[in-house]
Amino acid sequence: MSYFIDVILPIPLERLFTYSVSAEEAQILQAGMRVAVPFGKSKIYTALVHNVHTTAPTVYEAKEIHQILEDEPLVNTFQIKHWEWLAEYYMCTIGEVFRSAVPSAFLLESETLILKNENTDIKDADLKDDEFLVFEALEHQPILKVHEVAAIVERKNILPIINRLLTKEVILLKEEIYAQYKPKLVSYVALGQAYTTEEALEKLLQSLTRAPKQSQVVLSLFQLQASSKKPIKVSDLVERSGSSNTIIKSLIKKGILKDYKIQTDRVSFSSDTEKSTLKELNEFQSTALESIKASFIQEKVTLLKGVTSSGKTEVYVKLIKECIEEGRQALYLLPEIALTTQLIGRLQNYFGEQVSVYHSKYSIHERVEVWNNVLAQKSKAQVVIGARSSLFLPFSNLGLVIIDEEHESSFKQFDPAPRYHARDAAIVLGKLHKANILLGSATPSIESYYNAIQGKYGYAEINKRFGNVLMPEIELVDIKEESRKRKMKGHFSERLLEKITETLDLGEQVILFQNRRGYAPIMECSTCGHSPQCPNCDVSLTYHQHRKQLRCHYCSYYIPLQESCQACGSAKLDTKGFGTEQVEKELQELFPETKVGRMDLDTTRGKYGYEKIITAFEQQEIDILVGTQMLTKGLDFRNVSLVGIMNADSLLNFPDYRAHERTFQLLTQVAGRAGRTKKRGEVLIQTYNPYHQILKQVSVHDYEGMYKEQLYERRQFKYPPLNRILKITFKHKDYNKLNEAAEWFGKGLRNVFGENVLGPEYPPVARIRNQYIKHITVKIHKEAHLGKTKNSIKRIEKSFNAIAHFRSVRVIYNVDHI
DNA sequence: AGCACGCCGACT
DNA sequence: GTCGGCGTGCTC
Repeated sequence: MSYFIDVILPIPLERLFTYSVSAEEAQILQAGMRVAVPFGKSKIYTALVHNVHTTAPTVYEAKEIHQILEDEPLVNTFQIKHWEWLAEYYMCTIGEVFRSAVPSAFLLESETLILKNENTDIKDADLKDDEFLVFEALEHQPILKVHEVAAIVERKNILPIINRLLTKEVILLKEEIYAQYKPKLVSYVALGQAYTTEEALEKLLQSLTRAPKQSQVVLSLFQLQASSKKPIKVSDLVERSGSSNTIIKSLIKKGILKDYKIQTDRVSFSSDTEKSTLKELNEFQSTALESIKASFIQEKVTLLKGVTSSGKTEVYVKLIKECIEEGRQALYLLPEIALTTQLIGRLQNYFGEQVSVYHSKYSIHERVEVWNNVLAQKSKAQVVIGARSSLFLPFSNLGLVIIDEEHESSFKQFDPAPRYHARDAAIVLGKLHKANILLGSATPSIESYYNAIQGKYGYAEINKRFGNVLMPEIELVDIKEESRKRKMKGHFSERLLEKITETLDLGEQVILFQNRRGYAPIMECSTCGHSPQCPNCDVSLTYHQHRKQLRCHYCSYYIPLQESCQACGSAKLDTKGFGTEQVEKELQELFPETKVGRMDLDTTRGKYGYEKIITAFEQQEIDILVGTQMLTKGLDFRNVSLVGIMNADSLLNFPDYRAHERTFQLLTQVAGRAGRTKKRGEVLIQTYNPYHQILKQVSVHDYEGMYKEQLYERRQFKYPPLNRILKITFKHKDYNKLNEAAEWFGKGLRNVFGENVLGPEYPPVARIRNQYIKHITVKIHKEAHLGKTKNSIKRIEKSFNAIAHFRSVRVIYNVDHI
């Protein structure tokens, strides 16, 4: 009997691939294990076993696998089911899901190594110049990597050279895969065996009188050992004795000290603080908790709508606690920007070491460790708090899924496939595990609120802020009027300046929100109107003052700041629009005595980027904090009593059916940063459009009104939640080819879906990195059979790809595009 | 996706 | 003449 396995490869191909295995291997192999397999002419990929069987393929001969990489499955059956759903729903391959679901350290590809062939005699004369260069390099370094060869011969395409060398038997090739993950080892020291008695130690110290540094080390070690029974880290000893690693090494050499290594977890939590006891819930929180539980009994996904700072987190904590007491795992999903140290710290205070964190700022090593901890169901990973990718962790016994800030559009993955919505994917995952699922938000998405109203979801709400703090008072400032009367100072209205002064005088802090980073989006010549463009993308370059550069936000192109207009030579250059950087600068001029901080993508790079700024603001080293979106989530500042929104119009004028919903959510969330303690906070919204319906609704906290109006519009124009949106993107570097291809596809779609097809049309930025872009939107009725719909689209794609001319046009599907 | 193979224009 | 561009086809 011969045995075979079907495997998932991490590439965008629809099919599974079949490899042959021996009977012994078939015994060991299980679905979810990793194997290394040869693929194509020369590559080795990491594949995942899908199933083991004995049906030989008929039309080709299955290759043998290269190696089994695991004793135990890395991925469980819940996950594979979940991945299949994702691939099907989001119209991508399971290989693409595989690729993005597991930490990259688990997906090793081979690297071709070039070795010297010792068994042949070569004469230099037989080799051409570049071949000789490689040959010579191999004399110095026995193993070369492909990119190293490329560097040696200074060429990109080195395959011909390699092939020639191979036929001349100068070199050998070897495919190697590396283990990227290495357990972290910490070095410890102890006194050598011979010196454990007091006498021996004394003698030793005497013998070291002429080596004061060394004796200091020994003394320090002795003290450390006396003060704690725990093993002593080399790093601690270095610090305590004020010496260096070299001194310790020489002591180890002499046998006075001995060293040893212990494997440690990178993702451990230093628990100095006592676990705090759970806070008592107030009456509103308790009521909400009861309704949530009641709805869980009916196995309903439940939406919790709680106004900003109403204490939703405490409710979550109660649920998590009950979940882990039942011995089940809990997943707490948050948008990336809300995963702050503040919040993580709070949860760790409640659950101590049972909390693991998982998000994009974690290194691949840390991710592997969290993965393994969840896989082994270790208690330190009972509760996982993380960004969207944490829903791919190998949970085997999930009892609770919380999706906080449920309305956040950043839960939808944009660029590489799978383009999934973490909220929806998490709901499906939760259902697979029969877990309780809770969505939380102060400003639920229209979709979720609709589901709650329809009774599809359970519903609970908290309408009072914690400690009965009043909702902030929101005031709209008409800057059209003010700028007409020339009362604006830079981008500040008189009213806003007055309020800022007042707040600072009281020793309280201010947050200013401007949803754009950089200094100014556009630099424009005031003589001829020309503004510098990116050569690779259809956008104007953005002015960044601190670096004196004009930069493109889509590709990495930049040029130094221009002194004069490139088109007409005029030196009168002006800026249009403004970003956080400019707000910061104006503030420094208006309030020279005040410390101003800025929080945006540019100032929060690096792992501890956020943390520094947040801590500085918390400790009131900063009085005014200027920032983008980032400010809106999960931050809790006690002393902020004023929030200013520099310009609400830039949000409202977004060309997208969600602009109004999003503006409402964003403004409400930012406003929620004001007055989190006793005092009532104040919010000033500057706008050219104070009579705009959405702004009015924000100012009176009228979520219901906003919802009803939006739902009406969505129904009129066939948008979610009543319809599904599928966006198809076409990309190609040839403008004409793209147009033709998109038109052809659009026609095919219109034959099936009629007027539910919009486009093809150019997006606001129609060219990025020299690729032209067009979109087609298909509106699919909620009740329509999704599988059938997708099949007809795939059929159109098939005939599209049959046209050779179109084949090079990239087609990208985005289901439930936001 | 990646990669090899094959065909065609532009330069050491 | 070779180098490197790109279209085409295939991967168990």
